[in-house]
Amino acid sequence: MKYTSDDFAKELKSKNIRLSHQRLKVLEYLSQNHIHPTADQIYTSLVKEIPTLSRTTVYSTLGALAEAGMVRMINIEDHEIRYDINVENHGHFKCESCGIIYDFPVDMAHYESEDLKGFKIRDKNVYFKGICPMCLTNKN
Amino acid sequence: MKYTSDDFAKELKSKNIRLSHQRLKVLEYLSQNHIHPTADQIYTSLVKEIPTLSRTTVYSTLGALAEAGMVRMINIEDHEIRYDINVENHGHFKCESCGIIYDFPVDMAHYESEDLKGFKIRDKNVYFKGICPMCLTNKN
DNA sequence: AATTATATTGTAATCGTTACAACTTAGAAA
DNA sequence: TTTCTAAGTTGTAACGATTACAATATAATT
Repeated sequence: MKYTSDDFAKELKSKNIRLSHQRLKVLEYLSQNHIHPTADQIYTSLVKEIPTLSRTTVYSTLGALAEAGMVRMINIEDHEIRYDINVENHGHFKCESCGIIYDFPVDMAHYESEDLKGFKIRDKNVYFKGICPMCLTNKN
Repeated sequence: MKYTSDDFAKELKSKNIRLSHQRLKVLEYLSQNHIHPTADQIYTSLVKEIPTLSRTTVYSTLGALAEAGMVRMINIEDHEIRYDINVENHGHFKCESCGIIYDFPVDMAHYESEDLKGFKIRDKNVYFKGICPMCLTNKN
């Protein structure tokens, strides 16, 4: 669990990513809002505190953090990337009614396929789609 | 294995999708080119035989076929949808060097999590990213 | 405090996909 | 076979998330 700006600052330093107010705020947002937000959601929320914030900054920050392995990019729909500060292996379930993305545990190690011998695997993803219990009971 | 136009025609009929030259050609293309193509790849190839073909038709056809469960949409990158006529459960490995998408067997049943009790699952996806053996030996 | 490499900003461009209206066709009914 | 109509196709324009780029500002080192 990472909470303080100090922890983030140290982690950025160890990854050779320069410290900036914007980057800390993006990390803070992700650690406090486990909603798998889009870049735009992050921008819209942060611009209230940082009126000069630019969308481009949010995108480049997320790109840098993803490359450093501090955040994970989630591709479920083709028209939007979602971001997750939890980079441990886990699956995502996206409700097609309300759009909420739920986490669920997945043991990725079990899925090392024999057929991928010789492949260098950098990233593993599991996602399901369907309807969540809340929407099922609401008959949406 | 589905090969003949006749088979496709029957399957379309059973799914209450109206038969058209364009739809048959899209199905034919997908069954003969297991390369997980983009809509644009399909368009570019088919427009040679059907000069009047429109991109919109390719998109709407693929949308209809996906809804009917005859093709699967693959979201790995946010900027493109790829299409697969193999709707059986299997995983995809995308090589980040050459872009080729490989299939590999996956027992999706194992991914059934206790934590998803109460969720109605409609679609399961597993994809990995990395470098394929061919690109590894070519030092790309 | 000066320096310099890097980050931020705002605007414009990109590009896969979708919306829409006119035209055409598939398939059913007569 | 001919007619009819709902549905499919086409082309153009719009959309929207993301990226490119150049000017400005900032972090961190000297």
